[in-house]
Amino acid sequence: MAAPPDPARRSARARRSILDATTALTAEVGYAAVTVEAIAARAGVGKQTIYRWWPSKGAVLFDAILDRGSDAERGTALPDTGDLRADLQAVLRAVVAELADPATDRTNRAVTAEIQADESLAGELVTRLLRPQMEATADRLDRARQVGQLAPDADVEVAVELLFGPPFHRWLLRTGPLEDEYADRLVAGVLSGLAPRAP
Amino acid sequence: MAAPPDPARRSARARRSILDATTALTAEVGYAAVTVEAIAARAGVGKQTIYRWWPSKGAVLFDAILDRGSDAERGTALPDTGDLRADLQAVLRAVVAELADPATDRTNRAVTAEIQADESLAGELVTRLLRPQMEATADRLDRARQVGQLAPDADVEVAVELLFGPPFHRWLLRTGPLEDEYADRLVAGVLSGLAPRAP
Amino acid sequence: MAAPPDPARRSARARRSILDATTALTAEVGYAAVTVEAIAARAGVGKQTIYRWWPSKGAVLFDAILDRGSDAERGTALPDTGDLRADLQAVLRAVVAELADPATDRTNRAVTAEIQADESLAGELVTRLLRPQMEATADRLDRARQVGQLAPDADVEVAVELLFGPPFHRWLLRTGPLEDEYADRLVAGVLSGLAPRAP
Amino acid sequence: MAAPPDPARRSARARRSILDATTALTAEVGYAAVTVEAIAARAGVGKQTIYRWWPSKGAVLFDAILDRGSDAERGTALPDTGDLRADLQAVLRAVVAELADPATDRTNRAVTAEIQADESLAGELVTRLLRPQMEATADRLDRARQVGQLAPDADVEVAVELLFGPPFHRWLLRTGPLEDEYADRLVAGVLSGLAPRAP
DNA sequence: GGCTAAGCGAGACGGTACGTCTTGTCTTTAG
DNA sequence: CTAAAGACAAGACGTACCGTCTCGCTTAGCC
Repeated sequence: MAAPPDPARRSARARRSILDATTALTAEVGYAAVTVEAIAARAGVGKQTIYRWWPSKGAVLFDAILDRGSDAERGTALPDTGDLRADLQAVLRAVVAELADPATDRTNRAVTAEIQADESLAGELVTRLLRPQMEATADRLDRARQVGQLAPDADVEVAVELLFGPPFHRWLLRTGPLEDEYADRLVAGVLSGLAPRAP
Repeated sequence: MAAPPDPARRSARARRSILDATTALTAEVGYAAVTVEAIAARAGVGKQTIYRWWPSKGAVLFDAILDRGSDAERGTALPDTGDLRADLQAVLRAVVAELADPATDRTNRAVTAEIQADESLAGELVTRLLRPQMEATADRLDRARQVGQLAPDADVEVAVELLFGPPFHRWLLRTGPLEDEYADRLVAGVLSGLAPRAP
Repeated sequence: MAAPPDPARRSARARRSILDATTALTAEVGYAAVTVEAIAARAGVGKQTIYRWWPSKGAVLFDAILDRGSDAERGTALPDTGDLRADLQAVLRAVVAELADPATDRTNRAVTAEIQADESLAGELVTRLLRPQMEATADRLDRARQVGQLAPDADVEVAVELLFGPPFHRWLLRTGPLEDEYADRLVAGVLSGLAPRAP
Repeated sequence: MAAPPDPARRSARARRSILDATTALTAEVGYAAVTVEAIAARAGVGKQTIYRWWPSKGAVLFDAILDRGSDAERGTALPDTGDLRADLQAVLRAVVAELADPATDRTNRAVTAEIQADESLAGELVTRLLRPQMEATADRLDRARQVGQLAPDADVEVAVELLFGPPFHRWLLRTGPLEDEYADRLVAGVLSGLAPRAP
């Protein structure tokens, strides 16, 4: 019954201004206070043009995030200077800096909240933005193991989560500051473990 | 002008049925679909009785969570069997089980989403529920260090986040299953670290 | 089931301050904007004290009116100076003045509106305040007929309404000014009629 | 800030069903018990559609009345059979019948009550419905005077009020029955006056 | 002169309706 | 013939009052 719109005829200008308006409004008043009407008004677009292409306000925000993150996707390959500790610190410092950035904080929190209620959004976000980064990190760790910089039986999958989980936890629950020094401590903790070294 | 209500005259019955109705409705239809009107109707209570004592729907849900968690608060002391690995596994398994429990999943996600938009709620949740658990774990690690089961320079604060961050990350982003075996791998990873052992 | 309260123990102070508060509030903000809560607050009285003695806001206003009108009730006997025209002019001028008085206008309109929706209030108002005045006027007309100042077949009942109906009509519908000159014209119109006199 | 709606885009269907629902509900349960929500529900209309075009419940009722009276407005020209008494009786009988009609009684009382609290509504009601009828009657009386059926100095303005005031007074205060015989007595009283005729 | 039953001030309660706001659809209009 | 503009049906929001219901606290008047 509902004829799906023809993507070929979609107005690029409208799409751009909708995504921009969404990002701007979210940063200004917070996601909860953003309305579809406000987005349409700011974008100079009819409401129907939004509803024609997105199923919900959350999906628009989500697209705005992905759109912004498109560049980042390309830079997913980790540096490999040969110095594992330095490379991991570089990654973690970047993660911590992204989370600490006030310019994107509200948007990041909003999209994190949003994906709790929409599993498919969660899936896409993870696939498009998070997974590449985690896999790149896993690759770097694998390479380190091959050259003997890691224990042969190191659990790489868990190691990646040990690196990314804590800053995310700290950011979401606001349990502590997010700084370079914190990133470095995490790397140190993951590399050395807690158990005492043999003498 | 706005006379604050007298807590001494608050109806315990109304409070109970509101919290119960909130929990039940959230589990049934999901937090986003819960309305204050529905809570009031389910609880057999006037809307004003909700608005008299809570500023928002989120605050009610939050109280319902805290109320449920009150018992848990008491059991914050970690087991100390002398076997550090076993004790940490017990804690992590409990955390993983709580997050994996379908009965509370929606409520937990809703409250996590809610505290992203309300810093004060976040603070209280952390103080009342999370911090005690994390500090109990830190205490257990400190004791382990004193008896030589940990490296003397182990970073206990980071270690706690290495334990709790990953399951939370996995749960929120749905990047993997939450099972006992996962808890055990985390404990193993944290204890041993990635670096190769001296022979 | 509901034990009726004991009038003997009724607080005269509370009754007085409730009626006064009602009159004052009605004059200030208009009857529609008066609430029982506001009356109670202004009177320094519990809401229940109002509901104990009156069934509704309208009944309170009504009592306030009657209370004020008690004095007027006594002066219902018309003057009888022997000059019918002058006597009727005196009555009509008083009626017109009462309706034109800005101090009581809002209250009078409110009670008139109120009795449209409550037939029993209407009955009591008419019995206590209007009927006495109309009957006194009818009596004066009867006396005039007996002394030959009126046609022997004059319809006294209708005559009374011809006198009181027009100013009331003009007041309620705001179709014209209410002044002494208007009262005199009415008396003249009623006395002479429209038909041409025999030469 | 508040953009006034564009009347050109107003839905005729919605307007009609709102007015109809208002009339029906008022007749059924009485004006005081009518709520805007009930009107919207009955009319199959969103509440906002009512608030977009009317400022209050009273204004809606008022429009419903005017809407109903629109036909009547056209028939304002009085009959002129040459027989003044008969013509006036016809008018008064119609007025009395309208007031006595149980089908419209509640609505008429409600709108009369409503205009007590809103002077502008009163003005419009008078202008649209009452004034035309009164002026038509005044015209008829003027014509009668020109042909010598009235005293040359008859006060026509007052005469009109002598005719319309009494039935309205009787209706509002419920002081007597409203029947044809009453209309005829009023006409007789107004035409002949009270004063004795010269022999 | 103490006891006790009622009225009292106060205000929380279960409700209802308010008038506003937002959603997602449908309709009109101007380019 | 498309898309902006925006009216529409629906319904949740948070507020204001309603009329009822406890609370302690006077305050009689009967023992």
